[in-house]
Amino acid sequence: MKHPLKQHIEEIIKLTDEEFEFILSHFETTTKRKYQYILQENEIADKEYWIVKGCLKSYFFDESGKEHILQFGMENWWITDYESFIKQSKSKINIDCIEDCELLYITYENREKLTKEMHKMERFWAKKSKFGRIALQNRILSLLKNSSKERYEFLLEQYPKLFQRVPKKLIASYLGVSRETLSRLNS
Amino acid sequence: MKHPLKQHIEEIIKLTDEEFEFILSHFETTTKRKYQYILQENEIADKEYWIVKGCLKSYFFDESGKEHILQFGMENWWITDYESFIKQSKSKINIDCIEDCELLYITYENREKLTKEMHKMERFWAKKSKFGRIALQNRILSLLKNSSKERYEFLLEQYPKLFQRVPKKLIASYLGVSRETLSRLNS
DNA sequence: AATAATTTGTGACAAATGTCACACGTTAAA
DNA sequence: TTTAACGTGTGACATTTGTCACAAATTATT
Repeated sequence: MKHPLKQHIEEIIKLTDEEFEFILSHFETTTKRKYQYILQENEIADKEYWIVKGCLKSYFFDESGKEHILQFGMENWWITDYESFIKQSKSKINIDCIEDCELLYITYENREKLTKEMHKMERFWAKKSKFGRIALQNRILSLLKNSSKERYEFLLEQYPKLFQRVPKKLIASYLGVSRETLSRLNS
Repeated sequence: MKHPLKQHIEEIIKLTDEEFEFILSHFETTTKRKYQYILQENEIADKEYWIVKGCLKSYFFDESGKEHILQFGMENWWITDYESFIKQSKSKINIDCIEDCELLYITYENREKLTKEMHKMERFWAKKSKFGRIALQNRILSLLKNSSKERYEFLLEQYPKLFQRVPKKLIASYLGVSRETLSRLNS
């Protein structure tokens, strides 16, 4: 059976088995329990994770101590604090596990190395960065244009699985509304 | 005197004069008057613009016909509909001039060509894409975390020039509040 | 200079959303 | 099994924000 990461990369760039083995040799495996973090505020994100199994959240706190969710992560998604990872600067966010997780990760150094060693991966990451940027642009469009009810319905439509896996108060936090408001959106 | 675009690119990657001339040969110059558009909804963004002089806005309309500003553009900034440009798909947004503008642009084809011909430019655009993504991530963080007053003050601090150049109702639209609300933020 | 269009501020009110409080059911831990 | 912690819904009320209306000031046009 094809390795799920190979399948994922091949959505963008075709690889020989040897090439994939070479790529994979730059990654490590780890498992984490529910509630364990993989990144905490003020640390430098020195790893980018690829989620084999499980569910995570990246989030931060405002001055009043309220939690805001920036991103969820599920199977076949990448997760890290992108800003901290790219700039190797202190992270403003936390990432931790909502479920027990099985993760692959690549360190910053290995990613730099792999980018230089293998032009295909430079192109892969460039494309991933472009699409990530487009996704963020669309999220901003949606935050400006759509009501919370529309954003809720859109998320439900796009990621129905998410609603069976994570508590609604986290969904509310992702959408930028209070949990009470989210709870009343159905009526 | 050094060409301002050379100066701009050299913030990321050093260039010889020959290299820069080669890059510049892939660009064209154009001027536009206030109110003229450079991209309209449903067109495909086939050019990326670099602003030599002037001020532009990229924006879209919601169902009720309200205008929302996605981005402003000023001297030394790039502007296009990034999603449409990258995917060569129909644009959801409009871009037009708030002032008379002097613009450089590169077509999609030329950018692809230049990326392949010159590895430095592949790296330049990859980096630009990364930093663009980081900026968008921070805008989302701010939309989730900060009140409209805080977002206003932050924008004022970051781009004081903007407030002398564009009407406040456009600022309001960028911030995601009504112009009346923005007007009352000072009190 | 006169006129029109645009920008901006403000009052009055409605609508949306947040906050606090509480109840109840589910899940996790002792 | 019992207890505690968590998740969820809902009422009451405060706060924020939007909408509509209008007037004054500024800018553009003839």
